[in-house]
Amino acid sequence: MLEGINVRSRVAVYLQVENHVQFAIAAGKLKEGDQLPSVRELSERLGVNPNTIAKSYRDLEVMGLLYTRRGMGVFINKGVQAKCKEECNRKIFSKMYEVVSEAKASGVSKKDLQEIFNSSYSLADDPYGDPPKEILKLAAAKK
Amino acid sequence: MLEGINVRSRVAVYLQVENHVQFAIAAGKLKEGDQLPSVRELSERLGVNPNTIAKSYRDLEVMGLLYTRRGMGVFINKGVQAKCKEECNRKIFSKMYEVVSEAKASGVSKKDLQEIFNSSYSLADDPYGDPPKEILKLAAAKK
Amino acid sequence: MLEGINVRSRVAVYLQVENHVQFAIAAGKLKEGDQLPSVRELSERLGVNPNTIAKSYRDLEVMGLLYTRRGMGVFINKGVQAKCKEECNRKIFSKMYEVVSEAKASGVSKKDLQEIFNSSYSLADDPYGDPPKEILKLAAAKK
Amino acid sequence: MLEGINVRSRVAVYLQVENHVQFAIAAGKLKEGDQLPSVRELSERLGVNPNTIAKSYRDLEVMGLLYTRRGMGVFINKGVQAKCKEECNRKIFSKMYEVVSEAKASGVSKKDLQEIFNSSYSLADDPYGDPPKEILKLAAAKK
DNA sequence: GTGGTCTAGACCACA
DNA sequence: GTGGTCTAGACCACA
Repeated sequence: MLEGINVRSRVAVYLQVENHVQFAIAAGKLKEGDQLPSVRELSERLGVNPNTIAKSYRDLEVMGLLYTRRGMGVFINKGVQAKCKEECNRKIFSKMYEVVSEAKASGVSKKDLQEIFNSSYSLADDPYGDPPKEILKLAAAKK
Repeated sequence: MLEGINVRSRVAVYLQVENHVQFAIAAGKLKEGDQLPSVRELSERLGVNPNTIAKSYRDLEVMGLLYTRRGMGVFINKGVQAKCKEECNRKIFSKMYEVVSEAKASGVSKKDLQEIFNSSYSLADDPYGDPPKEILKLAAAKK
Repeated sequence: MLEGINVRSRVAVYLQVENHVQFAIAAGKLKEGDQLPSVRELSERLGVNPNTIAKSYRDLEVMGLLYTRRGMGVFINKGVQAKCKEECNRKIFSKMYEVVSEAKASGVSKKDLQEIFNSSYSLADDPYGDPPKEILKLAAAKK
Repeated sequence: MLEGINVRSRVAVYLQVENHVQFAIAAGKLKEGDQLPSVRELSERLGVNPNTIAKSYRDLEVMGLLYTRRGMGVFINKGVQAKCKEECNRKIFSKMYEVVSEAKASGVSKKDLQEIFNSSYSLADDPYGDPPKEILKLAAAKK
C-alpha cells in the first residue's frame, strides 16, 4: 500500500498520496472499511512531515472518500468505488484528451500516436517514477 | 495563433504559451522568419500580465527557437522544426506514459483505454481548453 | 437504550453517550434508581473502546447525574430530571440559534426555514443517525 | 466580507472561513469571478497564521467553489451558487433535524420548540458569536 | 496510541 | 506582490 510514492517527483507528495488512494479504491484494492496507515506511520515510511500526509487525508475526507474516527484512525468510506472509478475515468479522459490534443497540435500522425500508446501500455508501471529509458529512446528515434 | 490559452488552467500561462509555440513549430504552422504577436498585443488579448508573455518569449529565445529584432518584433529562428519535433515527441511520450500508468493503476482495461484513446483522438482540438462535453459524458457512461 | 450512537459521526462517541443519557433523563425515560448498561456491555454493543464509555459515565457522575455502586453497576441519581431539562433546553436554544443564524446568513427565507423546521419535526427520530433520506430529498428539492 | 469570524469560538477558524464563504455564495453576496481577500491580507486582518487561511481556500478549491490563479489570487468559480445553495440547505436540514431530534428526545413539546425557533429567528445574527444573553435567559425560564 | 488545529517560517513558482 | 509546498514543532481531543 502506497509504496509507489516518489518524494523526488515534481508532483507534490500530498497529491501523489491522494491519487494513489483514489486509484486503489477505483481498482478495488482498497475497500469500504479498510484502514489506512496512520499519519505518523506513513510519514515516517515516506520520510516526509506528518502534516503532508495529514493534508492528503484531509482532502480525501473533504472529497468524501475517507472518514476519521478520532483516536482510531482513518477509514475508507462506503459506496466510494463507483465514485472513484468515475472520477478516475474523468481524469484519465481529460489527460488523454490533453496529450492527444498536444500530439495533434504538434503534427503527430494517428499511426505514430497509436504506437506511442502501445509502447506506453506495455511499459506502464509506476505513474510517478520517471518514464523508463526505453520509452525515451523510442521518442528520440521517432523523429 | 495562440488562441487556446486558458488562464484558469492549473498549467502556468507562460508554459502554455511556450508549449503552444513549440507545437506550432513542430507542426510546421510556424516557420522560419514568421513573426509572433508582440508582447503587449498578446498579453492584452489573453488578459494576462505582459511580464508573463515576456517570460515565455525570453525562454523560447534561450532555447534558440526565437530571435528578437529590437523595435521590429520577435521571429522564428531557422532550422528549429526538427528540434521541436523531437522535444514534443519526448513530452508526448512522457505524458502518455503517465496517463497510461495511472489508468493501469486504477484498473482500467486495455480495451477501455484504447476506446478512450480513440474518442480523444476524434475529438481532440484544443490542448488547454476544457475537454469537450462529449468526452466527459463518455467518461461518466464508462463506469 | 443508547441505540442511536453513531461511531462515524464527527461528534465524539463519549459526548453522544453523555447527551443521550441527559436527554433520556430530561424526557423521563430514565428515572431515579434506573440502572445503566455496564461499561463492558455497552462498549461491546457499540463496538467502541471501554475507556470511552467509562469516560462518559465518569463525566455524568461528576455532573451528579449518576452514582456507582461498586460491583453492582451504575444508577440514575435522584432529583436530576429538572436539572437535565434545564441543561437540555440551554443546548437546544444554542443549537437552534446557530442553525437559524446560518440559515439567515445563507439567505434562506423565514418561510422556507419554518418549512424545514416542520418537516424535521415530523421526521425527527434519532439525533445521531444520518438524517432520513426523505429530508435530504426535501433539501435537494428546495433549491 | 468575512468579518464575522470569531477567533475565540470553539469552531475552528478555517471552518468558519469555509462556511462563511459558502453562505455568502449561496446568498449571492459572492458572485462568479469575485476575488477573495489574499491569504496574507485575511490572515493579518483576523490575526491568524496564513496557513490557516490557505487551508480554508484549499478546501474550498477541492470542493470546486474557488479557483486559483497563481500569483494573481483566488476567485469564485462559475456556476457555484446553485451548488452552494443546495449544500447549505443540506447542512441546515441536517442541523435542524439534529436539534429537533434532540429536543424530541429530551421531551420538549412542539409548541415550546416552535417558540424557541421563533425567538432564535428574531435574535439570529452571527452564527459564531456566542448566542445573545436574551436567548439564554429564555432557556433558563423555560424549565 | 490516534488525528485536529495552529503557529512560525522557509523556499519556490508565478505575475 | 500572489499562492503552493513543506518542515518542525506545539498543544489539544479522543480512545
